[in-house]
Amino acid sequence: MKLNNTTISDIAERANVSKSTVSRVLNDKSIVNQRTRTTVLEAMESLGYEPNIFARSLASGRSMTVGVVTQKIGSPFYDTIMQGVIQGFSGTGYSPLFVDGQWEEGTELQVIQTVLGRKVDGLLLLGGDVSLSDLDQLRKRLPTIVIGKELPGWEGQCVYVDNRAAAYEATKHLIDFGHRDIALVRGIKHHQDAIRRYEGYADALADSGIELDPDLVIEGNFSAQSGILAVSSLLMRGKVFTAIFCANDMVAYGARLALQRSGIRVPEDVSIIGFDDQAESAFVTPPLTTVRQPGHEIGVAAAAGLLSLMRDEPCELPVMKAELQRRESVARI
Amino acid sequence: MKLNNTTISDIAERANVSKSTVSRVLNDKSIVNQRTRTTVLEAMESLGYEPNIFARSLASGRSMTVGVVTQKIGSPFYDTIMQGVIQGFSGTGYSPLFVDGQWEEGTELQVIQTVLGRKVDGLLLLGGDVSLSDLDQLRKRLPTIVIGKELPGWEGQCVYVDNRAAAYEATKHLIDFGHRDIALVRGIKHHQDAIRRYEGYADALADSGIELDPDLVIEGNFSAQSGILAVSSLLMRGKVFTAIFCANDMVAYGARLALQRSGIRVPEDVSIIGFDDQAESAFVTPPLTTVRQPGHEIGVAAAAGLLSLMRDEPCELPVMKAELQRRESVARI
DNA sequence: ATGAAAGCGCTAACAG
DNA sequence: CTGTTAGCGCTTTCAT
Repeated sequence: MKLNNTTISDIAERANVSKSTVSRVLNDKSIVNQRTRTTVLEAMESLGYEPNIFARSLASGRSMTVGVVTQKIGSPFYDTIMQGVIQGFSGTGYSPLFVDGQWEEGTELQVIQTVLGRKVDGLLLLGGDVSLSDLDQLRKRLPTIVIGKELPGWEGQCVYVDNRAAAYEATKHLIDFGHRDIALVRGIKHHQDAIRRYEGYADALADSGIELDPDLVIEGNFSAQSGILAVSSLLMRGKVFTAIFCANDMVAYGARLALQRSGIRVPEDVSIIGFDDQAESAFVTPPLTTVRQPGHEIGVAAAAGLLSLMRDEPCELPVMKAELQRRESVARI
Repeated sequence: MKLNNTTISDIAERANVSKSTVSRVLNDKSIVNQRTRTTVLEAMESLGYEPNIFARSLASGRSMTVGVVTQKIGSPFYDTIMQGVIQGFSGTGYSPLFVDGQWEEGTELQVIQTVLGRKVDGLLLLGGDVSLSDLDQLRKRLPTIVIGKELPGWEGQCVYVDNRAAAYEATKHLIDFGHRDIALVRGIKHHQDAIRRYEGYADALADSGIELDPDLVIEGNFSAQSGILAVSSLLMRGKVFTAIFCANDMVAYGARLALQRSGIRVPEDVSIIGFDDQAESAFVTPPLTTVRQPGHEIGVAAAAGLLSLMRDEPCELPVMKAELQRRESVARI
């Protein structure tokens, strides 16, 4: 823990070389005599040299920083993604600069402008509602990768979970267990994930020859409250259902609470499936069957992809698969 | 969304003034003729000028960035703190640079060094195990505030929750409801919060004339797993207890699950209290009585405090109070 | 393989 | 109130 004012000149003087040479060993790439390199390295060591990132960035035009713009919709899924991103950049020389669109002032685009003002070398966008055309503009300006959205024309440069397949699998699981009257608590109406999950649900029903009852599909907003509301609505309208597929785990918690408050047992009377596999879900009663999204891998992959892009290499991000975690909140009927 | 290469010189030329004048209107502080100021502003506007943060930092020696070093022990409490921090800095001109000690390579001190290398103007340390002497060194070098730890000599410059009082209140609540055999699942042994909560528990018992039974105090590690283990241990040893005060909500979930798996009902047979008030806790069955820590306020306060310090103003951070959220996981006996 | 020199874009005395 | 003059610490041609 020591103060640090030593500059490249100090170590140049100490090592009896020019600043340029010091710079060269600093940046590795160009060839330096093994002898002088060692001398320089020693000088840096003994002087406790630490490069000034600003001088470096100003001179080189690169900041070694990437902007990560999040919306943090409150999903623990996003937290795992961020951890993956952090890990993905760790040791690469690039530092992620996180900006939360939710808390910063102004619109998402303004937030991005701010990040751009920080002269980031690349951009990682988590979710968000930036228009495709703006995204296309952005991409022209600097390496950009979008997480959590499927974007036309961005194949390989956006990474997301195959929500449709995951929802299909979940619904199929319910059907396999004998359920036919399966309610769906959707996420926010125009949210891409919500739509894909709806499609998976609908497809699974169709493939099993079960007619989709629109009254069994309730719109929600990913909150526990919306799970409670959905169940109330279902109950109030006297709809028959033996299972509920929820937009996420929080919704499932709400739904379960509402059910139990009405004397309906889970899973004896009604089975429940969530989405996200939050840490708690394995420990609630009954443990919640849910879909685990590979947030961490997504974060790591996105970071790696951006790294490639910044090196002008191609980037082929795959579509990620989510996995059903079968637990006790689903019973045979 | 436009490319941005305009520099201070461009706008100086365009406005027929010197770079200095442009710099002056940029930095407000010094007085500029209203006329010229407007001209300059217009020039900036029309050219879409955006200052180069690196040039600015290099020249001024200030980075307008503060380092936020977290340990992210997985507690949602820390997430709310971070949001508070983000909000606290939003609109101040300072950007928080988050670094997660858990994921970065190297020890916590190395992580801090890295942050220092980014020439941050201030430091916000969340939790962590940096020694007091290192912290004192750090503080000499740049404005520093510690969140979540009570540090001797740092009065007003560290902000934390009065865990002892909170634990006292929780335990007292249990006692008021008739409980006398109250188990405690502690947090990690030397963790300051765990110690303070233990003290609060012990004091509450003592004040009510209840003898503390050491066998009822189990060491855990803040995980659901440790809640399960604790209950197993208690049960296996045939200890009598009617309530459990848990290190946090995750532990409470684990404890509850273990209890229920042994046919013990919550709260009819055993009452449970957690700590943290995670979002889920209001929606599990039964809703968990727990302690809400004001994470958001802590984050905002810490940011404000650091801002003061960076302006060379004194900073008087208060001790924060946590609040018991009474829900159905506690029953009268 | 190494050095000299010219900036990167901005701030900060210092004059005037 | 405004212009001039030096740098901040590093990268990067261009020579050598």
